[in-house]
Amino acid sequence: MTTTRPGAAEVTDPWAPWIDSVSAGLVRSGAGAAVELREDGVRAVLDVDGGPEGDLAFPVHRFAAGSGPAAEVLARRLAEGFPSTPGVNPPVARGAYVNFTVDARVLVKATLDLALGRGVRYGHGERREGSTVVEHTSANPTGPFHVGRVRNAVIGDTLARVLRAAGTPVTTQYYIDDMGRQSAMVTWIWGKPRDAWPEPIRAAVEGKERPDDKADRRWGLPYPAASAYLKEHPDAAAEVATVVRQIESGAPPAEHRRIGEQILGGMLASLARLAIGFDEFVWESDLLADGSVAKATEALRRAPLAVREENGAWAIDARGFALPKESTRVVFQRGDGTSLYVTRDVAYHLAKFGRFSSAVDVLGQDHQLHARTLDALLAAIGEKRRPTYVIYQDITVPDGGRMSTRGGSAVWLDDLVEEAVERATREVAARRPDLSAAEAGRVADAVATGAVRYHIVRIAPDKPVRFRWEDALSFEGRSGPFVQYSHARASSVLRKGDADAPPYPFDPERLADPEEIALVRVISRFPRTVAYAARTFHVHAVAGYAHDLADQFNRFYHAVPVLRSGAGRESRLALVAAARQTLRNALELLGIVPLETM
RNA sequence: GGGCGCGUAGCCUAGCCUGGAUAGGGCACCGGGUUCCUAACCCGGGGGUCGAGGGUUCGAAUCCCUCCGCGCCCGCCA
Repeated sequence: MTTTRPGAAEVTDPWAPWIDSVSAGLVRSGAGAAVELREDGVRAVLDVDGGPEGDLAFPVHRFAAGSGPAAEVLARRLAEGFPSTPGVNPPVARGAYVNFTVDARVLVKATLDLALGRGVRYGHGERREGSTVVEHTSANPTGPFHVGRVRNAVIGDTLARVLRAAGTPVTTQYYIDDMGRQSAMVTWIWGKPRDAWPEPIRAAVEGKERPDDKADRRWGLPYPAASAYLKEHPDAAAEVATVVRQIESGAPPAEHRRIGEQILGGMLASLARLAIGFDEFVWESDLLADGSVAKATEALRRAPLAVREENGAWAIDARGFALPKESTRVVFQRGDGTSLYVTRDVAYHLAKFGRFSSAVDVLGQDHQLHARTLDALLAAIGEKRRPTYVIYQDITVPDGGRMSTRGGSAVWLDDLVEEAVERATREVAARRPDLSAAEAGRVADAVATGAVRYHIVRIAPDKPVRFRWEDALSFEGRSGPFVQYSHARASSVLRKGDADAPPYPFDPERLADPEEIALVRVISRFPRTVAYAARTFHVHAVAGYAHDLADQFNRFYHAVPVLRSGAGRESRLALVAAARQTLRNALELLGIVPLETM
């Protein structure tokens, strides 16, 4: 039996009380069977997804020393001795398992009460202590996003949404690397009048400029050609090196920041189409200007493991850290006294830890070693905290190669979105000739961007992805539009049922069809799924859940009439409302527009 | 050479953290479904040595070891 104490935790997961009562019941039943079960041990093996036979399953093997007859006997005795528990049907032993089912009416009531009662907060957890800064994207401001880089943004933005839902206040940050050779290169070329550009660079740009270019495209256009040119021309490379030195000395060319801001503005406009934005922007050069880098460097020099090299450079003796054998020393200050990327990153992370209790960095796999180097330097100065890294693998181009701006093999985000919008526009025109042009455009846009976001987030970050147009542009099956479609259907039913707003009275007795119960079960899984995604950072689990929910809603929709269902109509409308709410909340976590119609 | 990650049907993928009952989905393919709440949908079907081998265990896709294949990284670059 579950009692609610004053000040007890708010129930956010409909399963929590049953997990409590089944665990407690098993402990009592075990005592009767002369088997000592401890509640934490029971909880550890209790399978909440239930397996094939029920809602909760308890495998007894480890308590019966194996899977022989003894296990079956124990399962039977545990089932027989299980105390009568409100809302839980008497358990059934099957082989070495004790299977529990929750009373369907109780499940329906608890789930719909929670989903409808909490509304937009269904699936969200209680406020937690602490705060988190999620750094993601952080692409150099040198030109448009390609699809590979967008994986970072989609994972990071979704993660921020999921962590917030789970109860942790989150601040998102975009770290702008304006101190590297790459951004210096952009300033170098645009610092020259056009007729002073080296011929190959001018030729590469000529004819490609369009009057309506976004800033990132316009200012980034010469970048690949400039990059190639500099490899062959040491004199020009020396000019870029001069710009780098100016930046590092704290006196960049006057137009440096302005160019960076222009390009970044264009890049951010692309992300905004996918509902990706940032709370804060941190310019690397500001860390130099405000003394943060000097302070970090000073701390590193005082570290016990700090060593001075012959030419005056400073390094940390890193033999004790788990870095590659060659990296016995990590240099953090050059012989000329200037700082390095990793040093500035130390300064940045000290700033993060000064304001937030934890930090998450979303990084491409090519930054894996950098992450460990950063950890080593933080350890060297006695900082106990570390960022948590979410590492994702590359998105490669159709022929398998790496997506590269400079190599010209990139698939641009803007092109992908544009293509998706065109395709969605055709679909909408074919399916919904009744919509106004404005409405059709809104739907097409939401479908297109939903497809793009879902396509990227649905895959575990660990998996390398080979980009294929036909996959990215799919609106069917495991896709964003599939989920959006279920939401639109549910919305349509509620609209026609004149049930677009609460209250939603229902009678659990009337929701007894197998497809109705199955739908309730999937709805009830949502809070657990969000908590799991937040704990493990597996944001793709939310995408998988959204598909499962939409899938089951569609099955229900086909099997059970709602509007013409007589006495059960009101209860079914409540179920549809709960499903829609959950679909909506899941879509919001994924940054996908929950369309009312499509 | 070393480090990290990945390998699940023709293709894509979930499950791996925390071992548990016939390995879930999607695409494609085959066969059905719309006078009825949106067919971007639903129902049915075929298709699997979970890269290979060994180990641990009552039990391994899951944990450990070896090997193979693929990607990335191994700068006083960022």
